[in-house]
Amino acid sequence: MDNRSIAQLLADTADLLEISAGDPFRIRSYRRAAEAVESSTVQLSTIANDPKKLQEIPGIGKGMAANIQEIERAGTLPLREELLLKYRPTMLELLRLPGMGPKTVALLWDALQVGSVEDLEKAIAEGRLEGLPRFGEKLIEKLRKGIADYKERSGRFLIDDAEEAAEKLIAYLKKFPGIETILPAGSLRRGRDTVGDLDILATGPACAEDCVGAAVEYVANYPAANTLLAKGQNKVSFRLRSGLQVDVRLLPVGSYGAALQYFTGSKMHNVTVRQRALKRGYTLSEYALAKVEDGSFVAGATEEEIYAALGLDWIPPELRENNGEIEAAEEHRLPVLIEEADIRGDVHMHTVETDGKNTIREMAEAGIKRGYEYIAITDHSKNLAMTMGLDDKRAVEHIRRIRAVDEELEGKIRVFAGIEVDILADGDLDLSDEVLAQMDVTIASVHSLFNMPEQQMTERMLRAVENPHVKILGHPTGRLLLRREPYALDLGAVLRRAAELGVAVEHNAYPDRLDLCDRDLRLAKELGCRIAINTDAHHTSHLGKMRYGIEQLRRAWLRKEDVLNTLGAEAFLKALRKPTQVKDRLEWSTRPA
DNA sequence: GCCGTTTTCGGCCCGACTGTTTTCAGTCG
Repeated sequence: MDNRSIAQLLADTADLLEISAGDPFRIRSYRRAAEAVESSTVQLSTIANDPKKLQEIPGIGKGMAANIQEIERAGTLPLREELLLKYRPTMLELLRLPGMGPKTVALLWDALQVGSVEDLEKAIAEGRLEGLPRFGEKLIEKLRKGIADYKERSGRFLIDDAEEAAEKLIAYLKKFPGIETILPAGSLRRGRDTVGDLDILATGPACAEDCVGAAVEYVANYPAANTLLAKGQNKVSFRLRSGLQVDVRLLPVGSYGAALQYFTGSKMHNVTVRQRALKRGYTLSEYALAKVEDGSFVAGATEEEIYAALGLDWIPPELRENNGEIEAAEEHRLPVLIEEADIRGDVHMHTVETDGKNTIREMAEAGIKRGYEYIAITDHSKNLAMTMGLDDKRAVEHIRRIRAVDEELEGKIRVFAGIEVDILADGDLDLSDEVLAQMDVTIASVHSLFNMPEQQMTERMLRAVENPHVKILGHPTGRLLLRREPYALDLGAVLRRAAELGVAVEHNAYPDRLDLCDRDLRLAKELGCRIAINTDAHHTSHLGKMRYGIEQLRRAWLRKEDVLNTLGAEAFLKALRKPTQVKDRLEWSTRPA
């Protein structure tokens, strides 16, 4: 079993233990173990028969090593099964609703036998929650709204989960002799932040019409497939254990480009391209571009030849949304989009000093390995008590340690001293000006009171942006994909002011965050904002998660020169806002009482 | 359940906010 699945089982067990009011420290152990497994670079299944090696991983002890061995052997662990006799697996979904914690889930189960989102919805509709302890009008309304949001987003998957699934499947397909080219299509290829299902297109001699049957059988026997949904002439559909639906299509070499074009979409892009084809006397299908009059073949093996036959430059998949890309392709003015390789530094990350998992030195070495010219260490400030955030004194000591590592590395990489300072309720920062003045990179972020009314949140952000020490506004929308909607915020007003003052705006690229969606990024560019893309790494492995964020930038038509950290180290520092006093700083009109 | 250890058990990131209470439990970051 892969690490992620093992981690999931451990995390589920922790949740179930919590519902059953188990020992909080034991629960934490399961959580820690799940995190450790997930972030381990070693494939645990390869060392599962060696308890000593398992226990070398911090957070895995004797008992947890035995659990992992049992998971490898039986596919689950006894404690989880035992708990599931008492509770139901659907109760884990209930925990994902805002306002729902383990105690409430347990209460609902004990009092009303409510054990799933559907049960809860019904119970609310029937008014059965009223009278339960702690269930007042507001909580019930919060849950009602939470259920609506939940239903909207369930069934979608984070892009990196989908991609991980795609990579594994592709590795499996490659083993079949005669399958040569395999690409994911659909929203994954277009770089959408979430995907509904996975489309995989494969081609090669083994996919020729007269012999594709054997390859179809091979795909249908994919070991990770949980339920087979359909098996046709050249298409296989199945669902993975995660619930993700996968469609695999096996296509003859001559049709591959047409199929790739067709299944990549988007729908609106394809409609427009096909209309264009018709105007030119062609018809475009998933099999080929052909002449209308006699159906004779024009193009189909590659996307390039299809677009070329229609008088268009090849269009990067991220742009295929019918947003002017077809006109631009016709006039040879498609932008040269930013690429991952253009990024020369990551300037938002955490260390063991607060809630990161690695030291300054380890983060720096990971940065070197990735080929970065610079990084910035930006741990949390004191208001994030849970992370042991830094107060003034510790922040200064931390700067000293960062500078020491910077020197030790002798120019192999520059390590900038920074902070992710917390924006308090009134828009002030929770560290002193004297300390902030010593930082190379100050990122200001909101971490609390996400449910502020729009005007108040907007003023709070504006005040933070106007603080002369702030150089980057961190994760400005607070969006957590599939978990939390953005704040109520007049983003345009904040971005406009940031642009005026030279404050850069962060696009937080970590895959479950992707803080700014492509529309936000377009807005930022229009308003003249400078953008910094960061992973907000809490672990060395997170530094590698830049790509998904880059795809969002590409979807917003951004080029290299639109992004600040494509600059070299010195130029990057120089380009940051200088701490000058701000005139006509915002007067707070809705400051909270 | 893990860790560190003065090797055998005690400690394990904390504080604010919410909605319900009428002094606090539960959730969240």
